[in-house]
Amino acid sequence: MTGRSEARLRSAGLRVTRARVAILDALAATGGHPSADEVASVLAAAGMRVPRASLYHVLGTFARAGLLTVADAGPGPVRYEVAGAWHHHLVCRRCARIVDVPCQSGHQPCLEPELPGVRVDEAQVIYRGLCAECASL
Amino acid sequence: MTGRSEARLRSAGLRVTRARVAILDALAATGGHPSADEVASVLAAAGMRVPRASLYHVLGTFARAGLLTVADAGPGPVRYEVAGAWHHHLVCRRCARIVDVPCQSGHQPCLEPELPGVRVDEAQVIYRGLCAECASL
DNA sequence: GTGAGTGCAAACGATTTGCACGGTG
DNA sequence: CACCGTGCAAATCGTTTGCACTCAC
Repeated sequence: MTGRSEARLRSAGLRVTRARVAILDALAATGGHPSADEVASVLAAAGMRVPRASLYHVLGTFARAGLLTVADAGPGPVRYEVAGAWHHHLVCRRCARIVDVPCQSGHQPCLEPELPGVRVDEAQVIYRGLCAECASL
Repeated sequence: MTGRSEARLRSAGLRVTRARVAILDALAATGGHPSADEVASVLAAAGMRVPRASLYHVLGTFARAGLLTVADAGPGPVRYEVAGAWHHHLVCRRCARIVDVPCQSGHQPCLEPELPGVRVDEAQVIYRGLCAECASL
């Protein structure tokens, strides 16, 4: 697993350091949409002591390198997720969970605004409602 | 103009106070998507000294009462706008301006996720790209 | 060896909270 | 006159910055 993270760092043109590998592993381990704090918790649970500043710095580097994307879905801390297929997010009103919503049009805007003159690079949809679990209660 | 704000407060079932009227007027005066700071600036320019805490408290009250909506479109301070027709937002990459994008389906979700079991109340789209002005440069 | 990356501490901006006072209904 | 809303101060939360040290290359 560590080898995989190393490879990802190398192919992104980034130096391989212990902190980066650990953070990348932690991100992969959560799988969801962790906040910086939650990543820190995972690291701490794994016995890795990573100061906040380093964490933020690395997360910023990863985002710039395209290894992860920031998912700012409303109030609260910014959330991160490992880069993958372009998708949207459903924010659950009850449990505040963020659920990935697939988007068939890929990174291309799946929706064009009827507004003349503007140039749209991407369209990010945030659905608000109830996730499958909370909806079935 | 003050009369109008008073009426809006009354019809929302809120008490009419100087601070609330001033803040509602300031919001209407900006017309765009001001942050709390910008609202404070407008108030200060009008000679109204409103402490930050009161401003946040009133903005929160307004949001709860449905008089305004919060437009959290990315990093930076939260932005507010007077409640009106449901619409989406285009965030300009160059000038960081937020442009309203009309939505023909009203408050109803204009887009349904192909995800079984979830219940969607609303779909908010954030377009990223260039506004008409920056696109024409 | 050299420069990028890390780690620590401390600053920072935006927002929230607790409590006494004042104004609205 | 009762209570909600205001205003002030201070705390909190998430994030950023400056600088010395270390490590990957």
